[in-house]
Amino acid sequence: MAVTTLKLKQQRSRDRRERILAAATKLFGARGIDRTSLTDIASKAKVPLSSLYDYFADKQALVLEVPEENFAALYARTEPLLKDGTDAVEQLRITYLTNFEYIEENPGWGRVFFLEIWPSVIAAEPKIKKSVDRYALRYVELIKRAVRSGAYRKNLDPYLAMSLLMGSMCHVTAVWLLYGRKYDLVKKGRAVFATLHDGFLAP
Amino acid sequence: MAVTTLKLKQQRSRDRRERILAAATKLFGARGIDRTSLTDIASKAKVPLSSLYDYFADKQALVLEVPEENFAALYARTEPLLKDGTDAVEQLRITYLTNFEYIEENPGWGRVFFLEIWPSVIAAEPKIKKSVDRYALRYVELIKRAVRSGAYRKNLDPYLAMSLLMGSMCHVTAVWLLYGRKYDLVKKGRAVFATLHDGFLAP
DNA sequence: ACATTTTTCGAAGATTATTCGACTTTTGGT
DNA sequence: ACCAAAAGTCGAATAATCTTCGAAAAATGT
Repeated sequence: MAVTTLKLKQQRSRDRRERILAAATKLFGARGIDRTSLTDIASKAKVPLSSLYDYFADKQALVLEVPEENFAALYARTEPLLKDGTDAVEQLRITYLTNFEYIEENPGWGRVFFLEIWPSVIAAEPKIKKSVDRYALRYVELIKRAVRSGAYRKNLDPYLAMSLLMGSMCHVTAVWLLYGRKYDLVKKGRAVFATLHDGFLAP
Repeated sequence: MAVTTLKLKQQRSRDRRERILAAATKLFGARGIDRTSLTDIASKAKVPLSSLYDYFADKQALVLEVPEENFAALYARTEPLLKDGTDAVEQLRITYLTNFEYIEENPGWGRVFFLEIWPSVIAAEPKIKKSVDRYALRYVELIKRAVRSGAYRKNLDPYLAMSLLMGSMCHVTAVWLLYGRKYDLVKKGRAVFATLHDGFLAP
């Protein structure tokens, strides 16, 4: 039956769903979304093709689940590193670099997210947009705090600053992936942050 | 016959090829690559579907032609604005902002290029990579000159600086497009450049 | 006028996504 | 333990694309 009528009340069916999602995540990361067919995913997950539709509305729905999971993992990793007392700039730095670390450890996700989902038309999908906006907002808040504290200049547009941080991360990651990830991404991330930070500072 | 055996010796056939490319460019820009089928392109260009394969090896080949043309147009527009004498920073600024202007005037291209091709796995295609690398190199050269002239700090990595410029352009453009291009993109571009520039400056 | 080259396009093939509904399994009440 | 309802499964058919093939048509050169 269609996904809309399924309720996943049985453990076994929840497991199958997980298996499918795991297979999809792995294959998308390895070969890209377009070159991964549902037949591939089904066979890796060891379920018949038509069963995919018992858990996901269509291929795109499957694609959209991937970031969701990873954002949760990224938050879980970042949170404990942010101590309450620290100043906004330091928190911004930690948040930013932790993301680079996460990408370095999960290049498959990096590929799917930074090369195939964001930025791309898929990013307009409400589901993705919500995840991304929520993440971007954390940066905006930290930047605002840094401005209020006097560390960053008064006329710095927090949304613009966020764009610079996210855009640079995306570009640097894309290049790193396209060139066979030969160098230390986190180190690159530190240099990016340092340069942007200089541009943000109060005169 | 297949595209590899065709020689396009007759004017009429060159015209048809142009018509197909124009139709594809327009449709890709309006709806995105994935949601544009070859059937759509053929019918807009008023040629039978199978004729597309007389001029292009496959759908991807058609996609890859779009940036080629536009880079040429962008160069043609930028070149006359760069006077020999001007300092590197000013040339960098002009090159950067002209690109924003071009995007603002050709949002269809902006969409295809910044949301669907670069950054994306397609960017690994030799044809695209060559165009992009060539463009990126112009920035790298100008940044190197700015460092040599003492305007930018000695320890600024020109490739990193280029990544910041390109990545920010990509992100800002993506947001502009996804939010219905309601504001002045060039103005945004100026703010981006100013902030990055501050981060590049010699102490 | 004829042979050769170039170009066109209908029809068939291949791949992949998606739907449908009959069948099987599990669940919960008696 | 049995049964009816709910939940879950999957083979087979359909649909939408992309892609190939080769015979027919048009243009070109002699």
